[in-house]
Amino acid sequence: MSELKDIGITTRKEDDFSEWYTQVVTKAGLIDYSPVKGFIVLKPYGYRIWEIIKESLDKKLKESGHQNGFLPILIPESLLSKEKDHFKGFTPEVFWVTKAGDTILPDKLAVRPTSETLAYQIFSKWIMSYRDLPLKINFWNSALRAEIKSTKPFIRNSEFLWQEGHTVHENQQEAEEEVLLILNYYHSIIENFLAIPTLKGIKSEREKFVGALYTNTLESLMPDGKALQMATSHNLGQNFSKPFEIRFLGRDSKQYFAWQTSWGISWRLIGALIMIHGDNKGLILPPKIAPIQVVIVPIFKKKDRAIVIEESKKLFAELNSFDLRITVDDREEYTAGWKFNDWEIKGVPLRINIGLRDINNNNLEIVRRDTGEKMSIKRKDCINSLHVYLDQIQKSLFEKAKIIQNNNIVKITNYDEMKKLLNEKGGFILADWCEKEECENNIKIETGADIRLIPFEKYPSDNKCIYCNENSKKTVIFAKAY
RNA sequence: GGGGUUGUGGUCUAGUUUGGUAGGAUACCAGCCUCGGGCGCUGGGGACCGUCGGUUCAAAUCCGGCCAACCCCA
Repeated sequence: MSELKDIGITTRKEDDFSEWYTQVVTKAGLIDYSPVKGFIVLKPYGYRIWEIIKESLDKKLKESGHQNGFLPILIPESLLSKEKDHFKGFTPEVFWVTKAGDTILPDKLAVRPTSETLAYQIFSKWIMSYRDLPLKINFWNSALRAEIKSTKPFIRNSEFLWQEGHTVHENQQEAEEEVLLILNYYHSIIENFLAIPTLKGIKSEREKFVGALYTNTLESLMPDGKALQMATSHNLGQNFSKPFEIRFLGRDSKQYFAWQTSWGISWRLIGALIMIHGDNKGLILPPKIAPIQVVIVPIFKKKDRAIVIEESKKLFAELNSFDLRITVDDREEYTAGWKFNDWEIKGVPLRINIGLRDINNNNLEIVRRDTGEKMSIKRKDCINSLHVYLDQIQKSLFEKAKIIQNNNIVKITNYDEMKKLLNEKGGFILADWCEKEECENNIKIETGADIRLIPFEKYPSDNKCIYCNENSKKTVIFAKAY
């Protein structure tokens, strides 16, 4: 097998994780590189994964009264700088448009790093009274943040696809409910569709979204021991409504500043998907997110070609009437063996092998991508078996990932031990923290790890800050992060 | 932010030390074939050697700038 060097994945996940990731992303046909640093091209197969994520979230958002809109990509500097913390946080990575043709623009324009400021300037015009609230709008777009140094497809790019939701409410409680509702949507999609276990919590002051009151987050652990932020949902309080003057006439005929939220997920989720589930043969996609859930591969000698292709197409037509994403690989130019490998790199969860042998016996061979298991089934049981196996794969991918994540959440009470663990294998480190930013900063400097989240789940506290030994009531999760 | 590696048909690469205009594999196209794990055979097409400049009679090769990708560390 090792002489098949430059066709398949040539590095093992456990030997060189970074190199493995790069190979899977390109060889599975998800992306290509663009000529501009930090920008990637999403190929149809990769884009389809994003579409499926998008469709599943979009449905939930619409069901709960959110509407989609579209905002332009350019934001005047004066607007971007209106909320001071926000501006300071984003300005180092903003792309600026300074010319229109040969004309130098008198006021430079920011290419959106995120749309709060633009959206809220507009919202202030739309909102007059409590009758205009709540306003719940979502934007499926891209955001641009200059990544000068290190980039990684899906994980760190200068432009990324995402959605940003922005809501405006009458009171704080409604904003709080919104932020949690969305966090739960994200949680459900990530665990039930992407089959990635993820932890819910809140960000520390240091790590929260600049300009927010607080930031809720979902964090997952990658196989190399680093954390990846999967989603964020911010309660903005009145921090933006004041500078942007989003005021409304209340039910008591008095003027109030509105309460706001913003939230987003990005194509980073695709990066997580690859890292968590992939193996040394390539991608493994959970059925619910797979652009192709089942591939039919006809196997034939030339003289039998017509029969086998015809049977394959008949099978395809039958199965296609069910709610399945399915395709038949009738390409003549490749051998069956070649196709097996091809679909394995692409991570298609189930493959049906059909040859003359199977046709004569009224059988089909089903192969699971995640385990490699081959099963012979009766042709008439096909649709049932497919559903059963797809279900099993979806569950088993999640369970496997869950066990790994749980094994790597480690309670630590000794700082040296923490440093050692972070250095050797990483992981989620449960430790107590006194809530002083100084300790948080020092830990970051000395270990490279920061507080990924203050988990909603309560863990037993040992009442002493891991760094300064002073009183603590909070157990938080530290990790190195992407 | 600091350091390192790399760039040659679509892909992987030889050639660079010691300058003389590029060779292979794979992929592609045509035709055969016994297509159940990246088959085999015959023939064919495809290269501004990342880019810009310098040195030279002559540059993939030497020198410099730039662009891009990858890796490690903060």
